[in-house]
Order: sequence, then C-alpha cells, then structure tokens
Amino acid sequence: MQGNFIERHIQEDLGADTQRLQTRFPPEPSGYPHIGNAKGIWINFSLAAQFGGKCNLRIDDTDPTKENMAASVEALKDGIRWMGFKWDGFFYASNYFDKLYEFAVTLIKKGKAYVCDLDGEQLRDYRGSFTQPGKNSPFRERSVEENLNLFTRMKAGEFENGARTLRAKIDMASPNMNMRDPVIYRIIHHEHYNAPGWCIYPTYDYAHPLSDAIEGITHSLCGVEFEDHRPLYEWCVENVGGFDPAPRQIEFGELNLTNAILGKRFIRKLIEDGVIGYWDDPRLVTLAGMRRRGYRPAALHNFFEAAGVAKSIANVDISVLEQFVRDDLAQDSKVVMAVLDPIKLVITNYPEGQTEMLEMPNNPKNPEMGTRQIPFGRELYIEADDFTETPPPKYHRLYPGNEVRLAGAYFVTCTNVIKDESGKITEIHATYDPATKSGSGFSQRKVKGTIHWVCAERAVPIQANLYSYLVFDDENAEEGFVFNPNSLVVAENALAEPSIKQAAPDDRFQFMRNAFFCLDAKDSAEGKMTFNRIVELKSSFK
RNA sequence: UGGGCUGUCGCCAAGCGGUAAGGCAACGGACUUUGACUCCGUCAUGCGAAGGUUCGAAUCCUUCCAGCUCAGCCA
Repeated sequence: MQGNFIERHIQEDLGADTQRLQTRFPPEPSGYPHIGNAKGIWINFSLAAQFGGKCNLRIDDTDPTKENMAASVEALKDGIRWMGFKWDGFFYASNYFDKLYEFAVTLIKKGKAYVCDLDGEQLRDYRGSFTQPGKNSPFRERSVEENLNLFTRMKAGEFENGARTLRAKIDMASPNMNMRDPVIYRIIHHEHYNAPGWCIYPTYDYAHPLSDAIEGITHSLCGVEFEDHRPLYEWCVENVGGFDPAPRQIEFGELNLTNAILGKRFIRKLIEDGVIGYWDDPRLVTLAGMRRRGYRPAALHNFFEAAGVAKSIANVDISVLEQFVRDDLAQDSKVVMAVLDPIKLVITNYPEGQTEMLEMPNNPKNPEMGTRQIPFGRELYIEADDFTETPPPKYHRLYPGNEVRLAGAYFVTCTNVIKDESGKITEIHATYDPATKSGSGFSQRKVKGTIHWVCAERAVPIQANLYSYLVFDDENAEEGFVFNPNSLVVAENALAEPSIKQAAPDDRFQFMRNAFFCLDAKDSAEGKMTFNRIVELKSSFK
C-alpha cells in the first residue's frame, strides 16, 4: 500500500478496522489560523475522512490567562468550515478539568506525583542543563497523605500564584528535559472564561495526552516540535492507566512557507504597529486572509496533497501555493484582460471615431461559461512589456515590423514608434488587417504572438489608493479592467466578497504574478507598506 | 555544550538489502487567439561525507558533517 508514513502507521495499528480511527485538531485559541495550522487541520481531518474515522476539534485552553479566546475560537471554526471539514466532536480541554484533577489525585496516590514548594527560579536551578543532570527536589519524597493534603489545599486556593506546583515524579537525570519531573499543575488565580471555579490549572504536557485519552483519540497527530514530548505523553497515558484505546502520538514535519508572512507573534506585532489591517489582511496567509484574496479551499487541499506529508520540515515557496491557486481558479473563473503598465497603441488604418464590439469567451478552457462583448477602437492600451524596439531572440510579441494578434481581435503590424523629446516612447503605431478578425476563420498566415489590450476610450485608470484592485472588463464593469499577465485568471468569487474591495496592494509580479491585485504607483511613492517590505521587516524582527 | 529529529535532483517526496517512483520547476519540441493550457521528450552511475559488512547498500555497521529542536509554573 502506498501512502505516507502516517497512513502506514494507522493501517498497522488498526488493521482492517480503520474506521476506528479517531483524530483531533487541538489548537490553542490565540490568534487566527494560518496556512501552517491549516496543514494540521488538513492532515487530521482528511485522514479521518479517508479512513472513515472521526476527527474532533478541541480547543486547548488550559492556560486561563491567554486573551482573545472567544474570537479565536470563532476564527478556528470558520477556517475549518471554510476548508470543507466538519468536526465530529467539539470540546474544550477545560471541559475535562474535573477528570484531569481526579487523574492527578490518582497519580499522587500511586506515588507518581508530588507537590513541590520550589519557586520558578529554584525549579530552573534544580532542573540542571543539557549537559548536567538535575537534582531531586527536596519535596520529592513527601508522603502520599501530605501530597494529597497539599494538592487539595492548592485547589482550595490557600496558596499564592506560583507558591507550589504539582510535579510528575519521573527522572531528574533524564537527558530529555521534559522528563525531569515536569510541572503538571500550577496555581493561577485567574478565572477561566469557560471553566469557572478553578485556581489550579493543568499544563499542556499533562492535559493534552489525557484529553486525547478521554476522547478516545487513537492517533494524535502533531508537529515535530512535540517529538521530545512524546515520552511524557506516553508516561501520562500509561501511569494514569485504563485507557482503551491508548492514544498514540505521531509527529509530522510542519510547513514552512518561504516569502510569506507566518507566525502569530509576528502577525500580532504587525497589527499592533498598524502595518497591516487585521488577521484577515489579504497579504497574510491566514485562512481568513487567503479567503479574502479569493483563494478557494480546493487549492489548499491540492497544495497540501502535492506537498506531501513527511517528517522533515517542508520548505515550500509561496509561488508553489500560488500555482495551485491559479490552477484551481483557471477551471471556472472568468478570464479577462487588463493592462497594468499601459502604453498607447494607435491603429493608423482603423477609422477615426469608430468603435466595434468584439466577442470574447469568458473562459477559453470552458466554453460553457459563455462570452462577453468588449469594445475595440482605433486607440488601445497594451502592456509596455509586450513591446520592444530591440527584440531578443525568440521574442514573439510586438516590435517594429512584426505582426501579432490582439487577443480576440485582429492581427496588427507595428509600423513605427513615437517618442517625446527625452526619447521615451509615447505611442506605438500599427496597422491592422480587417481580414484577420477573430472568429473569421482566417488562416492564410499565422503569427507567433498574441497580446492583450484594452480600448483606450473605454478604459479607466486604476484607482489610486493603497487598497485598490482592478475592475472587470465585463458588461457590468465598464469602468476598468482586470488583468492577468499570464494565466488570465480572475477569481469571480473573490470579487463577490465585499471586503475584497479593501484588499491588498503589493508588488504585483512578486507577490502574486497572476492575481487580481496590484500595487499602485502612488502607494510606493508614499512609501506605504508593500508585501516585500513586510518580508524585509520580518527578517529583522527576530 | 548532552538529548531528540532531519539530510535522496532547484523545491517537495517515494524507497525499508536486489541494482534511484512521482509531482512542481527547468529545458527541448509539437500545438495554440498570449510565451498560458494541452501533448510529447529530456532532466540523480547518484541518495550529507568518509570508511566498513555483503555477491549486491540510499537502505545494515562505524565515524564525521550540516540543519532544526529542547533548559516556560506557554501550547
């Protein structure tokens, strides 16, 4: 059986009974999910779907001091739904505080946990270092009765924050720091928004494996960063005991998107500094941001599928993501023309004052999407890039003497170039051949190049503000034109989202070459923040 | 610095002792109303390095190198 290593583990563990698979996605509610988190969502949910198993959404809210919980939970739910997944169970780790407390009592009774009076600094001292083993806490050998008594009083609120902790009794000499008697309960006098009445809270290392066990999770899939925690995960499950199935933690390599803005800490800072709008800023690869940019979930699924699942950390460039976005959009999006860097093309043998309407397919790959009428006239704008006076080898676009096709219109031959006194090209002159009209069946000669264009009379300049986007050239939007230099793809659904109108600027070719956003010249003049600038900022951030 | 993990083409990634899958990118060609799309074809005597075991090694052993990660009462 082919498949990634996680799929193989699942099959080995579950045999023919793969529908027993139970996974979970356990985010901490602190910020909006981004594409990195989305990989975890995708792995857990799609594996469950693939094997006929189940996947829970569990909010890991063991730390009551974290802020912004409610909003984050909604963002998480939105993101998961948007990706097309449904959770089978929805829980909070805080739902299990009672049980977790009982488990801790069990551990104490088994002599596996003890109340420690060391403070934070002492704890660090006693823990030792990478090269030196830790020292046993002087409180390590307290009697079960004393531990029980103290732990009860911790719960009752008799002690101050940080005065005591409950620690797992494992091995202070372990080379794995996580096993040096980790703290499993701490005193925090802070009301939990979802679980009132507590002043002691379990730590992640303790709550996570046991929450998995309580929910009957069979496979706990997480990032490789938790690899060192696996022995402790297993220790908790085994020493509390009695779980069937006992959950198994398997780690996968996280996704690292290069040239993208990732990392909640950094995003938060950008928002605080006013550099970007909010978590759903389209320049971000948060689920909300990508959604506003018109990405669709299928693109993400395909992307993750192609990137694969392995133990090494994948370093994928954002252009690969964009490739998948384009592939997805190209299927059924409206394809339109626009010019980003215009230069005037005058068709000297076309009657002055005349305009005609030409028919263009909405999507060349998909004739069922119909056609639209676009205006054509004597004066057009073409892409400055599509003309050169000195063509390099294999240049098939417009240059003096060369004939090209204007997409959806006629063949034109460049006759000459008009320049101003500084030598800058102001107009390109050409003649057209009426016989070559699109759809006429003309086949006497062929051209190597086809270029896009817009009718000068009907074109409208791009709006000059930071968060502008270009408008369609279809019947509903005569005001302007959207352009995609290569794939000519525009996401119709993106423009359906009202918020998209506030969307991103950015370096149009660097950021998303074929997207529907553009950087306005005035923005750069004013020094407003562009995507590349943010990436620079990011590298200086750490 | 001790531990753990990772290291196979520019980027991902199969491979699990029997003689290096696949995808993306790139390149060559065909086709084409954009150079996109599509279709053909090319693309690792090589698997971080060096030794060793074996008839045979990316796969086993040894040593070394590089990257990531761990010393929160965060997750």
